[in-house]
Amino acid sequence: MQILRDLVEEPLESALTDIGITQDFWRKALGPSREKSQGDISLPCFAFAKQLAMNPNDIAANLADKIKGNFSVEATGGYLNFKADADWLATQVMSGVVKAKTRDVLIEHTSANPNGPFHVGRARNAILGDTLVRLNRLYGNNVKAEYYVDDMGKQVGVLAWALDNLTEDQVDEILDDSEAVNPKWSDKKDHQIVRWYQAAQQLRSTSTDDSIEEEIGKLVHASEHGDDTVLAKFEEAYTPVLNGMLETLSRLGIEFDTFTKESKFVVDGSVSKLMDRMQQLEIHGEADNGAFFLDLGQRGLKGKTDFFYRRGDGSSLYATRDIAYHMWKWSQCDNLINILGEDHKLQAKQVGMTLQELGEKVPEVMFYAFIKLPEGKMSTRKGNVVFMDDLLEEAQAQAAAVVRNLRADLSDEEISGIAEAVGVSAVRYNIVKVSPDKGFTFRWEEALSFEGESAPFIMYSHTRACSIAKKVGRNASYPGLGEIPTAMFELLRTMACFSDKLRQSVVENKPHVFALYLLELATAYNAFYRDCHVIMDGSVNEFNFSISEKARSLLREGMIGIGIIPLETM
RNA sequence: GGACACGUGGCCCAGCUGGAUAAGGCGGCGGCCUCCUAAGCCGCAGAUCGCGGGUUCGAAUCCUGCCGUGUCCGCCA
Repeated sequence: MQILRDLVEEPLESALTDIGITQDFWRKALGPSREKSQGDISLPCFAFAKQLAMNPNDIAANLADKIKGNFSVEATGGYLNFKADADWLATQVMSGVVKAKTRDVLIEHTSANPNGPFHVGRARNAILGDTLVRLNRLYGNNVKAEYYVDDMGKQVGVLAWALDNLTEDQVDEILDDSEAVNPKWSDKKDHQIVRWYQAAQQLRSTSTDDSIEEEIGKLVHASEHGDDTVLAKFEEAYTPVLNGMLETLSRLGIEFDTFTKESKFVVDGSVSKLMDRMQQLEIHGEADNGAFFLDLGQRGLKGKTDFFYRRGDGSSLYATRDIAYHMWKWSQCDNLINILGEDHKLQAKQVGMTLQELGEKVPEVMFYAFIKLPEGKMSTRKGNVVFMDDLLEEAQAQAAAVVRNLRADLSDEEISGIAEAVGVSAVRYNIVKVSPDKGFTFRWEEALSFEGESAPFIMYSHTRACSIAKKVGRNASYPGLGEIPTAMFELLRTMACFSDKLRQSVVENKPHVFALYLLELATAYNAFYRDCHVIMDGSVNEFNFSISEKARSLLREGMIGIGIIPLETM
């Protein structure tokens, strides 16, 4: 609770000076209380014991006597506990918070190869990335959400070749219906066209005909040298697929501000300029066939230390283009964040070290572990996969069943609208609430849970507040302080941490911190709702109403920040 | 084999820039709708914080060894 900390630091500092502590390290020790019942922030006094030759409890007691303010101070078990006064807290919370100063942040996320529909594994990137975008915006930053389109290289090459060379019948024959499209998505281009890609992949792995490989190789080679015609052909091949993928993301509430094509940096010459510069670096090396690399071992990289950035034929590699891309990205913003799967850790390290070697800044990277299924790794080929489109349909259907059951008064259309919002929010929240570095096993029953630690739990608290507001039928006007029962006090304490949690979440790139905080806020609101009625015997308690309204607006802002749709009724 | 993550009650998960009785949720058991939406609320049971060492006044948190899981170790993307 930063606002309390700001209040406490000065008197605390002078009290510490009084007893002979002049070093500054107490500032680090002072932190949020672990026992919330004891206080909001605490100072453990154990570290002073030796220096003062006193026991920690006496030190704390001693300090407690010297400090006064709009808070209680108590010494317990060697801790000095500060707890904000209810009245002061209410005044602070009602007066609102100051937004942080704006920075230009570019967040690159998703950037999936445009070769097939999203499955829930690929979607972890999009959901985490978009949440970070939203949280940064809520924090006050000026954010650009960027999608890097992989429009060259082998994957698109295979897709383009297949669309040019295989008929629908041939595709059907090759795939032998082993991976039939869900009829529901038969008109959706990503589901449709991915079959050409899959058929081509199968053909490549089984065919003894070298000409296919040669043709694809030629295309890839041309694209990597910036051949306009081939790049145009590629674009024609992947665009409908990408659009299908974006449609899915859009249903999840995920949109992008800019799309940047990988080929841009080959075509505009920045990649070849970059390779020239890299060649001048101290740690540059050359292989027998003329390929270039950097010896990152000289800069402390362990394991495989040669980082190849140019092939023997002079063409660039994916990572090289990525470096050029990063240099361009830095020209767009003050702060750069990438969302990457843990499989990219080495690559990101190499890119980062090279950027450093070139005198460029290194981006922040948020890595996430893969999502797997209870049956094991997700694999389209083995049919062990859950498509996001299917998950969203199922979420909507199950949510609709719940709403229908609970709200007999609603029309089918209303039910469907609520169910869509509930389903999408639940799916997002299920992923965003866990720490990104944690391995994640997708389970239907967890993704579709609408109780407990879930989006609908938060949404429900919010609709309660909305329902009260609707019933009162006018805006709240803060009447000044009123009675503050325990449940309201606890709600105020939770609300007072909104900006702390938001800041932490943004500064540390940890969406789950804020996601879990919203759960606390909703829980605190539920207790307030239970104990502090706004409408009693037909008359409105203005103080309670204004607190409820404040909580409603924080819930709403927070939900938007985390990607939960703030329904007003459900 | 090497590098990097992760390992917390039956299940999921927070805490990990060292600090108080390890916080939630699911599942289980028992309560609460003449009272602003019960997708809610209250209570009970359930934890050798993977295992062994070390540092420290103090270790889930730091160091180290081992075990388990995941990822990477392409002149692929």
